[in-house]
Order: sequence, then structure tokens, then C-alpha cells
Amino acid sequence: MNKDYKNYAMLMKALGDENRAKIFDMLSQGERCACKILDEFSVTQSTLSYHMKILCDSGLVNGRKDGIWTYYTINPDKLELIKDFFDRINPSEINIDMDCCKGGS
Amino acid sequence: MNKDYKNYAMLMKALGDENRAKIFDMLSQGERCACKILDEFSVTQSTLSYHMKILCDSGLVNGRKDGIWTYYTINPDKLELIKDFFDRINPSEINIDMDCCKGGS
DNA sequence: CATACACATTGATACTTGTCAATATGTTCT
DNA sequence: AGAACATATTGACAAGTATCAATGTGTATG
Repeated sequence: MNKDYKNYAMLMKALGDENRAKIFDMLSQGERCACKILDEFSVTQSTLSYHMKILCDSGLVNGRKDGIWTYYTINPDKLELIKDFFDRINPSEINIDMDCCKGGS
Repeated sequence: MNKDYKNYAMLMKALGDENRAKIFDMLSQGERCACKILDEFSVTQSTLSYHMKILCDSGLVNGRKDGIWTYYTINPDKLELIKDFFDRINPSEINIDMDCCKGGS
């Protein structure tokens, strides 16, 4: 059962930008339309569209068109996927690497 | 209380690479020395060193020198910081954006 | 149909990233 | 001191990213 690090990396990369991290956080309060998101940032409309595309392509965010407007929401499944990744990382046991190098047979 | 999205983005970016996501996951099993990490990857030593630097600079990973060897561990504080970011994102309330655009006064 | 509107796409451009080979640095052993 | 070793740093380069202005696309409205 090999973990899909490529996919995890894509999710992290999608959030590895100041604007997108903020957008994602903003969407945690519920659905938002593009124009409203744009109000909160000092980028052009085309730049926002670019960032929304990256978020949607990663699967973290879903887009829904309603007439003229596009509404975005967080995809709960992908959010869980990321949470699981971090929850399974449990560095509490401070396991010193005794086998390394000097410990070899 | 403005969230430090720049910092979050830096953490995500550090994990936004397939190799680094895998290294981070590997370190969840405990301290590892660079040579052992290198065994698991098909990159050169200098490339690994580059990735370890990014992980350490982000604060997610700590390095400890012991003679010839360098041992790496996860920094639990930064891990918590990321976990908190995602835990506070709770899209369960499907809050439709009624205020947007058409809803204006 | 023509116009206005919301959003997406394209092209250009400066900047950043991942990778390697080569070299440097620092440590231990003889 | 000199050799061997583990890791870091540098320089070069191809590939990827973020941004904007301009343009395209689809939808509603006069």
C-alpha cells in the first residue's frame, strides 16, 4: 500500500501560495462567488481566475456555475485526505536512528 | 487577529514536492540520518541536501549534527500549526453565498 | 440583435524551482 | 598532516510559476 506522494504534493502545492491559502480559508465559511473573493485581494481578475483554476484542478475546491456567476466551495473529501496525511504523522515517539551508518553490521 | 497566510503558504510549499512529502512522512517514524534518507530516493546527494534545507528552513524539520552525520526529525510544533490550519477549516455548514452580487441592496 | 456583465484563456515576461556535476567544508582515523 | 568520509554550497540550466493586459466566451437584459 504505497502512499501517493505525488498527489499529496499536488494538494500541498495548491495551498503553497499565500493567495490560495487565504482563498481556501475564506471558503471554509461557506460558498463564495468569484467576484466576492476578488474583493478581498489586490490582484487582477485574470490572476484570480488562474488561482481558482489551480485550486479546482487539485480537487480541493469545486466550482459551480449559476448563470453569470461562478460559486466555489471546499471539497470535503480532499480536505479529509490532507487531514489524514497529517494525522498519520505522529512524531511523538522520539525514535533515535540507531541503525544508521555506525550501527551497521 | 489576521492569519499569517504567508507563513502557512511557506509550510505547504515545503511539502509541495513529491520527494519532500515522502521525506516528511518517513521522518514520522523517527529520527533518520541523511545517508539513510538518501537510500530511499533516486536523486543525487546534493539534491537531497537541497530538499533537506528547504524542509529545515520552513521549520518543519530539525537537523542535528553528530560528528560526521546529520540526523533529521520532525518539529512537532510546526506540525501542530499545520494541523490547526486544517482543523479550523470546517466546510460542513453548506453556507450558500446569498449576499453575492444579486443580493446587493 | 446589441450591449453589458462575469469569468476564462492567451501571450508575454520576470521570477522561482528542481536537478546535477563539481567543489567546498568539516570530522574522524591513521 | 593526509586520507576518507558525510554533508553543504555553488554554478548552470531547463522547466515551472505568478502576474498582467488584452482578448475570448457564454449569459442575461434593453
